[in-house]
Amino acid sequence: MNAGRTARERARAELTDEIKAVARQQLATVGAEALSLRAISRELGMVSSALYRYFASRDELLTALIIDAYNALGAAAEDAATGGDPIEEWLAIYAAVRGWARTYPQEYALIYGSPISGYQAPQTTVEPASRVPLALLGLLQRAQADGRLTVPGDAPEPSGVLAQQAEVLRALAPDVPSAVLVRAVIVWTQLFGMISFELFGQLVGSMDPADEFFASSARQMAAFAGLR
Amino acid sequence: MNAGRTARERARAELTDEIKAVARQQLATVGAEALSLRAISRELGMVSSALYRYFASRDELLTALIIDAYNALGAAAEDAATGGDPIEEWLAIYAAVRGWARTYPQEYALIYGSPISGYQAPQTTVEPASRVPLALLGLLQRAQADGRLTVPGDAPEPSGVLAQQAEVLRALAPDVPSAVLVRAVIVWTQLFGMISFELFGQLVGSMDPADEFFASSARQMAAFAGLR
DNA sequence: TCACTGTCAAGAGCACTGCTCTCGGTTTTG
DNA sequence: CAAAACCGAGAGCAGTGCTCTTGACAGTGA
Repeated sequence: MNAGRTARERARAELTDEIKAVARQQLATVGAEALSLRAISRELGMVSSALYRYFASRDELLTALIIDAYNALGAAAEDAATGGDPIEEWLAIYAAVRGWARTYPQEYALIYGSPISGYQAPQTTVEPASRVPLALLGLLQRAQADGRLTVPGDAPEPSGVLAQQAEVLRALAPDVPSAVLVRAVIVWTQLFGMISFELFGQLVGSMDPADEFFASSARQMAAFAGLR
Repeated sequence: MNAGRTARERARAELTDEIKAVARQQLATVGAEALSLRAISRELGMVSSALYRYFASRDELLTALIIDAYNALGAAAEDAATGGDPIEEWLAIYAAVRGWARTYPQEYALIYGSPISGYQAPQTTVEPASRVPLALLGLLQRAQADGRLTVPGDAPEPSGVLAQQAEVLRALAPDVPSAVLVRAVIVWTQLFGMISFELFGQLVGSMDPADEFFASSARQMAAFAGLR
């Protein structure tokens, strides 16, 4: 993949990466809202207008950062899925996602916070965005194959529209029962709700610091999803 | 409360409300990020500098809007708690919170999205912010008194730091068991994670439209919290 | 080798922002 | 009635995203 033929192409790719690196660094310090193209260009020793040769607009730069963030988080979750005991693996994925979010809170806010106004995510973000839920679904699928997944006694069988929507997910985890697929979405929303609350300060006064609460939630949600 | 004595004080209170009203209206159209004091002052037919007599900074205006939003959402949740059957009441609170969020998505994003960079919530926001979780805790407390709350069989008893944190919540719901208090926080994070995912577009492709998924989640979370 | 073509950084400039300060005029207060 | 407090208007500063033009450079076919 390093076959950037001409020197110009290689220089362009390098500068593009450099811009993103500086942008990420600024992101971590001043936040997405205050990310300034002029400040980035200043840091790089170039003039602001030159930046537009690489990113057509501020939104396009942000989109690139969003995709990178989704991929970094997805990779962290996938690397944590080591294929050992399903419940341990589940806890490892949870810990990896939370760890990444706490290490890169501004990038987390970029992808799971309020959407940038006037900006809508292009289709190119949905594949990187689905890596974490896919890791969880894959784990459930493997657990099902190993007989480590049972439908919890109080899990209602979905019907109507909900059953149809669960069928869409079945394409990704063919052997997992519908009731568990719906619960997988529930625990997915709980995971990111919990992390968002922790990072955005909503837990202050109750469960902050959140380490033990997070660990307990992870275990209870594993059971809720049917892992045994 | 309409005892604004002097004419000046009454005019000031009125203009303050007018500014907030225009700001809310702008919020709904262009989003929090693009909220402009100059645009607000233009709309009001005054000069931008005059606005600073009422709000010392953009952040202070945003803080006022945040507090108003928390209170509006909290009031919606409290109004939904009609004191009938606990589970029906639970579902009503869930529906009220989601309904408010879908009606005022920008104001929801303001309070549950990424925090405005460089801005930290003053202490005055924590009381309005706690009205929704308090409504849920109050419901659990009443259900406990009516014998409609039982600790689910698989709910682990919290220990260590988690048990201490649960004790803090007990001040608000004295008779609710610790295991349920921890689960109340879990369902609280799930509720807002689910709403955020719906509003911020994370559910597109799986559970969108989310009506049935939301209803199913609300019921399952009621059971998870121990409501019978 | 040479001219052509596409790409690049630079600079000036536009319209906008939050915010500060000063200046008169009005209202409230002692 | 005079002093103090408050108010809106206006000018101005430093910053922003973005556009357009200009001149220099690299790569490529004749």
